Amino acid sequence: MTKALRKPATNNALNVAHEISDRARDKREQIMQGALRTFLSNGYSASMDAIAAESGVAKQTLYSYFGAKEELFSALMDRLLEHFVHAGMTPELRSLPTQAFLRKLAQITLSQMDDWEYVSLMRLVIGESARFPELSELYLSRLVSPGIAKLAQYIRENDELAFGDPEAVARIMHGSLINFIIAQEILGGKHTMPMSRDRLINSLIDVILFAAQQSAQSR
Amino acid sequence: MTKALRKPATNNALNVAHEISDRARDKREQIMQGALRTFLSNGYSASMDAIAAESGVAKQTLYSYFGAKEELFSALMDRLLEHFVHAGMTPELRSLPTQAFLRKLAQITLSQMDDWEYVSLMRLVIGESARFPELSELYLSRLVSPGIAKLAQYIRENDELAFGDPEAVARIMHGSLINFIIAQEILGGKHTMPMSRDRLINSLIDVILFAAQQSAQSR
DNA sequence: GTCTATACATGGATAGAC
DNA sequence: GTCTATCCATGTATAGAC
Repeated sequence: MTKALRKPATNNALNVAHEISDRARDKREQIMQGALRTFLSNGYSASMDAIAAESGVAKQTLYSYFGAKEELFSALMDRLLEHFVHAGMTPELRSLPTQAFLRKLAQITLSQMDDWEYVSLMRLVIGESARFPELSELYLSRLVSPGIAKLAQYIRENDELAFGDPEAVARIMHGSLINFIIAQEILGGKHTMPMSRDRLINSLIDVILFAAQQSAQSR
Repeated sequence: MTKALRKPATNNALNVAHEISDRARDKREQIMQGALRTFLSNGYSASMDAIAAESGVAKQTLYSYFGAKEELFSALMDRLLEHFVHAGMTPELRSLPTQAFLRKLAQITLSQMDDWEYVSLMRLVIGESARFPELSELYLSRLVSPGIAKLAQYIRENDELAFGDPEAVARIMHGSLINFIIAQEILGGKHTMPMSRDRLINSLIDVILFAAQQSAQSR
């Protein structure tokens, strides 16, 4: 009914094709959202029945849009990874004083990762890394590696951060943040070994800036 | 035959019971080793058939020793976690100069983690953290938390490492090492974004020691 | 106590009506 | 294109012979 209102009059072949295409996109989207929730909740072992139920379509419909479970999964992961590729360092961020920049960057990084979808994605990527090594590779090359590279470049170009091995320092910073999320959010450390984000960030910045000062001094 | 040689003469009830108990222990051990390999390779989704085959026993035998799959899994994980509880800081280690101590500690930590069983365990713990939160909790409380606590204590008691928040600094150090293993060994970063352990360790020690000097100076 | 054979449920994937 | 009903393999768990 509402459909007739949106698209009245002409019923030529082209319009029909277009309408079908629109519908197909909607259904496809509907499936992907349901499948995403199901996979992120239950891992790759989520059943196609469960996905169909969560998506609100029949199981056969899944197979008409995606040939097999693995294809659906891959398509989803591709899209999800793409979604989390962040804007990176905006010019305004880079123009901040060093300390403010590092704090802001750490906060942004933690905020992005402290999210149900992101945390579930990490669990899935790590948990299925034996079965889907390509997924791990994609995760590293799309999300981890660029983040480290940008941070390393920032360190390299910043005179206040005169480290001998910017790449390694970037890994240390990034790694301590990622592991904080893994421990606190994925493994439940927020309950069994709680620590506020700010405490971690403060110490991380202290350590990096102090080290940078000393490093500059000792040259 | 050899059994008769080891345990000759008397065949009273007690001896028989003992012999049975010995055998049972052996079978149990045999099952656990096969199950361990299978679970670590294939995750919790490993089938009982596969475990029976790998263990070299019939499926029913699994069920006579462990009531159900989940019990077998739990028993295994308990034992494996216990196995990896390391000696910790030996007195001779603590007597080293600060820099040598930190380097040695980092090397030991990475060496312990860079091991097929340990890596597989981490993947399993993280991957199944939604299904088995108790396993995550056990992992944190037995392996992670004590390691961080000991390192924090060392920092606190060492005059050369005058940090304001030893606990947070310990997390940063520990976290960057753990995440290095996750990225390089679990996610395949050793191929796609290679970096030697020594580079990471060197930079980590540089950063910590430089920061400590500066921190002491600025008091 | 251990094996073979089997029961029962669930998984992925497909056939056929509409 | 979408649904219902079904196929077939595999999974956990158990029964019964030895």
